[in-house]
Amino acid sequence: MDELLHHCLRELAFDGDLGCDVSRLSDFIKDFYSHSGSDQKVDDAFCAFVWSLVVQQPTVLVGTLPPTITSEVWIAPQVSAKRKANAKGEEHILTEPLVLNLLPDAKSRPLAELQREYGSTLRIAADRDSIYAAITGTHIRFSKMSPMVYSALQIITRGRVDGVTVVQLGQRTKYDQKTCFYLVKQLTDLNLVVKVRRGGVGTHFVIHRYFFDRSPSWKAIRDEEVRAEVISRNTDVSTVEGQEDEETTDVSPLGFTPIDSRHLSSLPLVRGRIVKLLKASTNNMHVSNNMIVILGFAHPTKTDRRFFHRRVQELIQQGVVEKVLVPSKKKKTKVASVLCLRLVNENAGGDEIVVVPPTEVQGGFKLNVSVHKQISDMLEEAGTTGMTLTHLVMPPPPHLGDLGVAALLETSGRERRHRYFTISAYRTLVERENLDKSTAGYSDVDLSNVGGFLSVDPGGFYRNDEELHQYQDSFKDDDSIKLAKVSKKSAESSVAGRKGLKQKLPVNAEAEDNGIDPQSSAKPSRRGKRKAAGTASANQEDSIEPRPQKKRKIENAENVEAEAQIGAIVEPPVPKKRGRPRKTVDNSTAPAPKKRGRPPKVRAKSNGGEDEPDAGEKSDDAETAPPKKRGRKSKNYAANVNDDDTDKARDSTKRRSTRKSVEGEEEQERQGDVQIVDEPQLHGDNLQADNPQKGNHLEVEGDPDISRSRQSGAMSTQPAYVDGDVDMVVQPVNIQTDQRLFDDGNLTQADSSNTRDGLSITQASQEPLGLHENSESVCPLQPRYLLSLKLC
DNA sequence: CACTTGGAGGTGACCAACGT
DNA sequence: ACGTTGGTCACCTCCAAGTG
Repeated sequence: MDELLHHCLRELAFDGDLGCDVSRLSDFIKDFYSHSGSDQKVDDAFCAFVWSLVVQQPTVLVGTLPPTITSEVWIAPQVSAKRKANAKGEEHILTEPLVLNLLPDAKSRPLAELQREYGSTLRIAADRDSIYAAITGTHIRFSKMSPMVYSALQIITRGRVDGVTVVQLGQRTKYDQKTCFYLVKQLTDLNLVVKVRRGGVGTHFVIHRYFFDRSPSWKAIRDEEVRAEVISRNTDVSTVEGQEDEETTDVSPLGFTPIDSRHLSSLPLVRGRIVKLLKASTNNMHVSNNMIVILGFAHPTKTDRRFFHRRVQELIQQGVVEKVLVPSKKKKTKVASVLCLRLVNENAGGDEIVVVPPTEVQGGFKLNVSVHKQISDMLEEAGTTGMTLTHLVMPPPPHLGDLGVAALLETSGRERRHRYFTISAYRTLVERENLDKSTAGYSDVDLSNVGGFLSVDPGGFYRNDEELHQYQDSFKDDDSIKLAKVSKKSAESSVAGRKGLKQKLPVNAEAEDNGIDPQSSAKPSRRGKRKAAGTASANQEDSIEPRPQKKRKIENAENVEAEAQIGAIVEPPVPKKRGRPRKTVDNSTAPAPKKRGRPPKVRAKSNGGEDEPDAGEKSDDAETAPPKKRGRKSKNYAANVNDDDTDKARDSTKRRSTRKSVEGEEEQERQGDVQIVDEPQLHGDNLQADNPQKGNHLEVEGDPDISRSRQSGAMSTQPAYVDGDVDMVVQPVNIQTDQRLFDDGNLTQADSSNTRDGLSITQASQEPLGLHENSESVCPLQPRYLLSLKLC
């Protein structure tokens, strides 16, 4: 009985200085017996008996709730509230905690009688000192334990094992969110509460340490966390081979105990389970879809899934796992690929696993069209839909890496705007401003090859007239279906006819591997497209000669090719976009959108505000004297017109760089989201023709004319940045989508009988060279870029 | 020292379309 | 039916610097 009494008193204290309804007492009693194992019958009579014992305790108060109180506990007024009240000359706000209106004779009256008389206002509470001792674990009055902090602690304690979110805390205390953050920080510093992340709105919740330490569920989470950490450490020193084996044998039931959203709060726990799952999976790889369920989360909500995804992203950033795309084994969905998670730094990626590159392949410059033109084309294609910057920005080839685009988000007052630099200029800026290079972003851009020349695969050029003629003749056949069939047959390497083209061009096998026929005019159905893509893929697999041994399926290339087939003749189809369509901006007709977010900051006229677009709206405010500002002075430059410009610029730059670092990470995350397991042949970095057997790169070194012209941009091996379309001598061309270049006669075959392995090109003397159809092997293009290929 | 405030940065709900 | 995706927006977290 003593234990029961003790339990009830403690629970009373946890309910705060305003106590609780008397009915809670029965809850306390039931809770006690539910954990004690006793089969005590808890009925009204027993509760009344316990009540009589509890109220006799000297620390227990019985009273009624003051009618002015609506909150669970007494909420200490903020200093600002007191100040405002003083400023208005109002009655000073109560700064002493409100207490119950005590009932002096309550201890001598039966519970039922009190309930009849006072109804729902009847409260039972512990006295202040015992409450303080119960929820802080001490009688010592911490300096940090201000009334506001104490109020917050009481609300958190009332939340028991579930705690409250920081947002809820703000709602219940009516304190500002920023103030709540501060209050929670104080409590965290005092080690009285634990702040835990979770998904959904209110991404943190706060639990009193008493419950966090004693709750079996939290204890289980911590235990698993510790185990995961231990395993992780052991793995780091490579001493767990036996353990891995042991886990591998435990594949099917992996022994994942059921988890819920709380478990997701623990990243080590999530990591431990994912690692365990991946280690037990073939090639340390597992389908990412619905992984949360496999890990023991039976019925995750959308929020849970999002939060789990966020956790996975964190693990990817930590380098624990990586995303890979694996072709689906299902026959019906042959083209589709499956997104998987795979352990990083594991060597178990067997050859039988075919991993495809991500849908987003970096690099996509057309080497024969100016950047401006390409951007213009892409925007034109986008039409009224427009494009986001993410889709617009593409990294240049390595030798032009310094001309890549560095984007920053800067703010000027309330305006947020992007500012763009070249990579080289950005680095100069970072250098000049002494910014932290590790966080400024773009530090990973490789500029080692800047100033050099584009390396072009010699295999991409024709060797003789016959090859060129064969290639040109191939365009006469515009029956896509027939071509697809031929292509397929060719892939089977047993058919005459067009297969001859392939056989006659063994040295161009790599060029051929993209196996696309550019002249298909009939627009196939969706299935047709897929089929065509599939056949192209078959072609490609068979014809890859110089590539690594691993079997690989490049889905991206298939798409590129299939869609390029269509794009050659018909108007490029606008790819169906996923996601919500972008809001069309039509200022002339669209009504003014409802303003969201924080209302505009009101600035005094004396502050300048030369660039305030809504100055008119401020007129009313300007009439009234601006209240004396508290807090840090605004960094608004308009208000500091006398400041040194350079200081402002520096400050601005620093802020921009801070922001940039984050943007850079985001971009990195976006672009590097899916790892390419096998070296993708579509990437620009793979353009180096460093096959020793094939000879030198198609580079011009030491030629003063070329070097000079490169500087001037008139003609060079950096054609992506040169405007002239056909006046270049060396001009990698995407022939599959534009034949006019041939018609113009500028692209003829090279006299390559003796130059193929050692092409030496000069500006004036060298005969123009033609490229094979596989522009991808020379100029990797993303599908969307191929679709928009239009040479002017 | 306790609290407030401005501001930068971060997150996730929502939406709509599409894929499976 | 349910999951995925990308854009948008509101809300949230956190820090630094100020006031009293």
